[in-house]
Amino acid sequence: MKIDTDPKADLSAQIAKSIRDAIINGDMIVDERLPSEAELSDQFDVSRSTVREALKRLAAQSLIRTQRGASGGAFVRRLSYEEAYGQHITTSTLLLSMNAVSFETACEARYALERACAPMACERRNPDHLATMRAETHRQSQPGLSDESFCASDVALHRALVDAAHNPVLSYQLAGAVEAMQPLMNMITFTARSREEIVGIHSRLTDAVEAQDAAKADHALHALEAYTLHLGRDVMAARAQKSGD
Amino acid sequence: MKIDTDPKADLSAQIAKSIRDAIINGDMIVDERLPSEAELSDQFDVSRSTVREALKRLAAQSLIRTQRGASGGAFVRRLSYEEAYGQHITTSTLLLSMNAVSFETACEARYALERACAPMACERRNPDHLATMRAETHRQSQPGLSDESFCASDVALHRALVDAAHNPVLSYQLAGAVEAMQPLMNMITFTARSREEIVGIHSRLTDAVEAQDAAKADHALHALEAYTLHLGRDVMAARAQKSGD
DNA sequence: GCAAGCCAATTGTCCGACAATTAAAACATA
DNA sequence: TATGTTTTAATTGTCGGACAATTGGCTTGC
Repeated sequence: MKIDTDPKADLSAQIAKSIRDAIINGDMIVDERLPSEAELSDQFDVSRSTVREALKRLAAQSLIRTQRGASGGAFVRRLSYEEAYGQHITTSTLLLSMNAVSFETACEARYALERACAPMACERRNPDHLATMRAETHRQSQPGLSDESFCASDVALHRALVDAAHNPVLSYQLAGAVEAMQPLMNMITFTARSREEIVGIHSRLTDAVEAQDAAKADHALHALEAYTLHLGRDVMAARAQKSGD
Repeated sequence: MKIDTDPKADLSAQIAKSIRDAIINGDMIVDERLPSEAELSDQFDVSRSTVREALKRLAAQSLIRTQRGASGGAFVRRLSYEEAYGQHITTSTLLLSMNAVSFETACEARYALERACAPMACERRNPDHLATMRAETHRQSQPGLSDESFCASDVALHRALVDAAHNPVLSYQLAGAVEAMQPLMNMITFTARSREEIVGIHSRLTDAVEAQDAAKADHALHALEAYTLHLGRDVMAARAQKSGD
């Protein structure tokens, strides 16, 4: 087999790229078995260790799975939604935390995307989604809930809203924006007063979705964005002041 | 160092997870140097090969970079937008191609997300974005353009629209939806008539963005979605008929 | 002071060996 | 023959050692 890739990269990276391209191009289909490590060593003319390092790279990207024993080997793996979600969320979270994205930018993106889902969610929501949204709203009104649990419940509610749109592609893309904001949201201290405000907006949002009133849902999401931004700015201002001491 | 992870997984996977968690938790900051492979072998009590396989997994996820020579080693890597984009697009494309997502679903998600950007793009667009959109629209009206180039130009135009919103988080999330649709779009044969129609809508869209008329942009995107869906359905119907012969 | 060369640390690659796992083949038994 | 057991072969997982390649710092000579 040939490897006409960047010659300055490591051999294991070149080999991984070669196989990755074959999978992405569709030259190898799902569940197809790759040659054994020994055969790959021969084909690429490298040691088994190097082949193994290449295969581990592919495994890290969920492109292959390996199985031991006779008739074992490496197989092209079907990328499931669940795994893709997980990878997407991890990457998004790291991207935000490592690149100092402002609270405003993340917040704006999140709510813009949610508003994009809202009309579809209104149209297609079923009782399950509404029940989840109501249950999470109720949980958020419980006194004694930790800030972290409040945030987690918030994410669950918004996830229900997104899922109500019944579009897996949309859910997948949204997951990154919503979940990646959680670390930022966790920095906020939610007072009783602010929780009350948020719960109120969540109620209005759920009502709108139930009534299939897209305009009202859009309005509620705008209100939520404005209020979240307000809370976030207070926190950032306090942090800035503290660091300036 | 401890590894209290799933004991049924490979050692290299456990070690990779252990280090990955440390990076994600923020225990290791960007550009911090990991212990050398030899030290990691000692700490985790495994062979150097196993450590190397773990490190290759992390490198495949762009979490670390390695450097040879004295004062070399593995360093926590800052995840750049460019790399995250690339990973995101690859994953999104594979997710669509491996899971038989319908053209309708992908199309709906794409345009819903683009409509989410439109108001911000109208507000913040600058001459560069408008120029790109106009240039790509013009290119699309050139006779003799291949279907593939037409698609690529289409993506470029929509990318300019998204970038005009000046929100990198939004651009990042959108990239997955827009670019992942390209393989599906490439299956479409664009007739002179359909190109004319699309170019017309693109012109209206660009006009709307220039005039900062969000409602008009939204309308154009709705029209584009409806027309794309129409074209896609024809192709899918033809394919279904052909496979039924 | 400076340049050249040497040195040590570190990753990259290779090799050979053995353990663990697993499916299939061979075999034994009722 | 049917069935359960054992053996075998293929394959990945792990280990240890060896050497090459790279690279920054140190030493030495001038």
